[in-house]
Amino acid sequence: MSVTIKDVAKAAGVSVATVSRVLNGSANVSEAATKVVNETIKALNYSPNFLGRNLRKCVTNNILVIQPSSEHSLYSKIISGMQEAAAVAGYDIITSISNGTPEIENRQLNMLYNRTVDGAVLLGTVLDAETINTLAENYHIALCCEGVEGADVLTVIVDDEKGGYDAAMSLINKGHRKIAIIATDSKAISSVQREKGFFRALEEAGISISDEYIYKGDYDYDHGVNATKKFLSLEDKPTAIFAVSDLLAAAAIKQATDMGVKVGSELAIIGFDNITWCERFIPTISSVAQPCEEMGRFVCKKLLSNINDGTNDKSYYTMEHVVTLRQSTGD
Amino acid sequence: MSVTIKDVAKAAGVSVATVSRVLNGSANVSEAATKVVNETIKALNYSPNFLGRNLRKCVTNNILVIQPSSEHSLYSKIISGMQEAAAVAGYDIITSISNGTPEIENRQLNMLYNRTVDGAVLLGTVLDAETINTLAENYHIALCCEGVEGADVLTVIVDDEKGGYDAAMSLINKGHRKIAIIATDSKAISSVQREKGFFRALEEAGISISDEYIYKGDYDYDHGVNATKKFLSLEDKPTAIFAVSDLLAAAAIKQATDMGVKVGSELAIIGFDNITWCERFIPTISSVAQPCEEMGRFVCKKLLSNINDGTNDKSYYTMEHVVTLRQSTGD
DNA sequence: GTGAAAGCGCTAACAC
DNA sequence: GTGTTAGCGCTTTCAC
Repeated sequence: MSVTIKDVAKAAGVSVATVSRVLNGSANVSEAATKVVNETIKALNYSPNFLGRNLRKCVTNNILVIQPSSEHSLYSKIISGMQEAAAVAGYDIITSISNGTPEIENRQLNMLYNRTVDGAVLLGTVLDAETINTLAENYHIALCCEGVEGADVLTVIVDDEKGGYDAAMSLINKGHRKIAIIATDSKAISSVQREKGFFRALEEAGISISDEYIYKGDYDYDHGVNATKKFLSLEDKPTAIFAVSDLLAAAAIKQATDMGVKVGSELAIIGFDNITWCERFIPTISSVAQPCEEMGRFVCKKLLSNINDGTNDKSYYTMEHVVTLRQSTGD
Repeated sequence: MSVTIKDVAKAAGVSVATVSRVLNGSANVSEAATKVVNETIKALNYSPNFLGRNLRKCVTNNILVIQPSSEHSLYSKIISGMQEAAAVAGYDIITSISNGTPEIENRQLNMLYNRTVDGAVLLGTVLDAETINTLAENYHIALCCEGVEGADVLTVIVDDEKGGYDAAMSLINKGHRKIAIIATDSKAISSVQREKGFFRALEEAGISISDEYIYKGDYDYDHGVNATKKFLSLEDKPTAIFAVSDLLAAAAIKQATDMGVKVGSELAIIGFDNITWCERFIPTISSVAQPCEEMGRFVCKKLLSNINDGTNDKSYYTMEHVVTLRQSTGD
């Protein structure tokens, strides 16, 4: 049905080997042969079947990326960066969504086992170190966005602890002393680290806060709303809030606004990740920016070099974050 | 290096055919053979190489989806729905981003030519009808979100004209007579249709608006800001605005708010698409909701049946939209 | 510079 | 119920 390399060879009056050589720009092929082959390819509208090529070469030129959700601009931007780096190397990115459940994530890793992809990047994985290490023994994988304690595998993240520290410091430097934090119960290392950095900043500044200023729970919008509702009903209200994610910060702003509290002047709020909507929100949201596209490009490049150059880089790379102050902190 | 079906056959003391049969649950295999094969598979930690299988079967079980941008929750949700339907049928979704340029989109269609994928869904394509029709002759493709005039291919969209009409009607029903529209110069059929529906509603209601109430331009945030700035500086200000997308509506709200105009009470604003941030924005944004997940599931199912059942459904399916009123229209 | 042929891992037709 | 074998489309070694 479909035109194959054989058809081209026959029509061009050469062997399949010659066609293959022209296709791959390899070895010595006479100018005449090259010309006739190229013309025939065009005439027959031939496109090489990658299944044959890939089976023969034992590669797919596909990289899998697993993301917990498809609706987070952080991931979108990272994938965008990956795609950029992948395209340069002739690779394609396959994406899938795990919904943050290990079962789905594991199932999607089948693509690694059945050779549908040459490697995988896990964004915000929920797998444990042991699973990841076993995986890394036989396949090329990398973590991005979210590290895993004890995982000995290529990892590209920001320094979340430092990010949390810097966020808190930016509030402290504005004179705030009554600072609350909206954190999560999640064991995600990034959350934990951001929280840790926050407390380190407070300690360094000689500020101690009561437990009432600490609200933990889910990672979703409602959690941010509830936290803020509680903070603002306290006798001694905080003057600033650090939310470990922008979604939580947006929720906090919404709730504060609904309660008649002017965010920016009466209450400073800063989030984390610098998602796209930070600049669109009312007020605009201060945040800690991850260099997403760069992280995507970087992790992809490193992974590809592990795949192709036989390097086996399992380093832990930390990229620079940037505290970006906007209206929600009165800037 | 990797363990193959041959290794399993040898270790299990059967032929590769038997292993293959067990693998595919096909034909008659004795219980004893099934058992020993399965045990051997587990023991050797064997996973079939899909490259071999796919080459043999001439399928990949991959569907390509091309999206203009990865940062639009509309697309994310549609893809999520597609992924759901694909998984059921044993297919995977490969995504790529075109940035809305025909060159990139065309390049990504290579995956169709080189048999990396069995079919493709184009979200908000920028290709013309001729290109699409030629493509459809040889490959399984579908359009979603954005139709193309003259394209004879499986298409799944909402009735944008009716959506625009309903959005305008919801404003008219609230008593608004001075209604402005933020539209785009883009030739995207969805935009044009939404605008058309808007004017039909006005005409039916016997409302005629001056050209000053019509602002056209790009599709981005700044466009919404500029449009609103102009509207609100008019002698005779509009009391309501219809924006052909939620991003434009959000921008309009931001600008109005910055100019001290109370959105909801003094100025009603409604958008289109019902993106996730509509419910998070301050105020929450009224919009016309597309049934994204359902559209994704539907288009995927139809495409898969074209691929596998030999049907060749080129219908134009229209899904039901829902006008969702929130604070930005005073609800 | 070119061609013949082996073989990547798998499935399926055919024979028994 | 099971095994043998051809062959999917391609690359690459080897021989000339």
